[in-house]
Amino acid sequence: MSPEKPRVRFAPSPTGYLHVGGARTALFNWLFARREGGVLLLRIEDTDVERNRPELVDGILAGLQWLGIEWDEGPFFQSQRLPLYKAAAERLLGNGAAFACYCKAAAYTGGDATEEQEGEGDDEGPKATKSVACPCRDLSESDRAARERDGIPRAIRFRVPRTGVTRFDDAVFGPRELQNEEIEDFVLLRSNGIPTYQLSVVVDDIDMRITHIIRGADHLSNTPKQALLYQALGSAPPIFAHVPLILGPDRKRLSKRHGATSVGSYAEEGFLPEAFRNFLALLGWSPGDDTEFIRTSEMIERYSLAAISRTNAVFDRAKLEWFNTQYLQKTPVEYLLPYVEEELKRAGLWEGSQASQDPAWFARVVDLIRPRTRLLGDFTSWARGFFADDFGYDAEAREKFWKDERLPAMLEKLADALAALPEWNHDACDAASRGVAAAEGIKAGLLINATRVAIVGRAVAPPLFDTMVALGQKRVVQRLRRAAPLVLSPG
RNA sequence: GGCGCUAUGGUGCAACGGUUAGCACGCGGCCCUUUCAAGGCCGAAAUACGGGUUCGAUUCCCGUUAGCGCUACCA
Repeated sequence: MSPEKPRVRFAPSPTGYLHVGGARTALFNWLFARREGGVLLLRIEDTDVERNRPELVDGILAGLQWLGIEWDEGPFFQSQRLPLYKAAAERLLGNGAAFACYCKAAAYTGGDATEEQEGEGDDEGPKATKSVACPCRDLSESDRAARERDGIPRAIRFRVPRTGVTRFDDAVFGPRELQNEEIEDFVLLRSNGIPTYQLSVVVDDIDMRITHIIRGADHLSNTPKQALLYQALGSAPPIFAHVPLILGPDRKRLSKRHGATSVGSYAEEGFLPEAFRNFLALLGWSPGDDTEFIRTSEMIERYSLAAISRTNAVFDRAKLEWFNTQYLQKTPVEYLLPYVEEELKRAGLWEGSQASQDPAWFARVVDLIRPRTRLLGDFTSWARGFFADDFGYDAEAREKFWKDERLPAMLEKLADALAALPEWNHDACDAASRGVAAAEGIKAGLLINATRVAIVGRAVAPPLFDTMVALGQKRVVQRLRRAAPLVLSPG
């Protein structure tokens, strides 16, 4: 008689990509499962034939994997479990908890979805105050038989009690209750035989022995319906835990309008999964103190539903980037290498490169560059010169550091001096460069800054002499000679 | 419209009846400095409003306001 292990689930619909809100819900479920030694299962809620896009499932799974969220069971597909829901609906029909509805779908819902907002002045006419009762609720047996005989499509609706209140407990929001008269006789099984969310979610959560439902707070208002269903189906409800929503900067629910919302796009943009996960975990949850950086193991250790906040959180891109910057700098280089390698491959800079042939050099260079990176893409954008010879010269950098007319000659002289160096190291490069500047009577800074642009094409780069060492003598000399005649030329 | 939820600096979180209301991002300044970052230091910046309860409210209760959610044969 061991107490049952907690069982939780993440249940996305394949109507879009894995978005940040879903990702956070998945993360919270995962943290909870790991914390409690429970099981996380994945369920694809694809009962909406219209919007369902099966090809998106792989992307959702990939997004979870990228985040390091692994599930223990599934994925299960609701579209493959239709008979189960249908049977449940019939059962409820049989014991009177539900009734057959022959209304035309559109007619009952009060027309189409046009919801004009225009008209100034006072607000429109009255809408129903309480839930509308479906006329089919109390159809006589003979009327029902008649409609059945006429072949009128039949949906199955739940018979919501007219009086009383429905209660449930929420681990985040506390005890909730709602007057039953506020709840409409919601549809369980559509006339096409496909279940609605309310039915399938409850049937599955019962069947899969889910103990804790951790999901977005947008489901809070519908939970009473589900509580009613648990009751009608003869099952004890699980523990609910609704997590606040993630909003855009305008405090509207996060959506495509706000730019990138799929986790895949953040991966492509060059965010590290650890950074993203750290950021996400702290949106709506906190370990209780001022902890900002939190290792996953510690997250799991300190996770609790009670610590989830009740207020919607605004997704702050700047803070996400800050997290990424921090991880890019503080994480061991070895961890970064595969990501940078991937980045170089995508940019076509990997094959046959020094980076691919000399792992030690690759690690050193990545370590040299990373203090200035914010996204993985920085390794191939401004740091391109470290991995390829075909880089351009940044316009702003030229404008700022290539305007002195003595520079072309200076760079040539520096190339000569560097080429003659018997030893190639930081101090030698330093001495040679300053020597040239002194000999020519210009400030070292002038030459140093111009040289940086000449050998990597950017003003943003690691300290010059470290850069020279990394690039190697031959390359530096070549690049100086190549750049010298370009210094004063336009564009 | 109805019902519900929420309310600490611009943002994310702390403080769960008694603190000079704390931390972080962002922002401004200074330092460091061959660029740009990073880093260090300093600074501006909040308890939505109004009533209660209490010796004492950010914290508990009520109202207002605002935001969000639900109100589909979407999930």
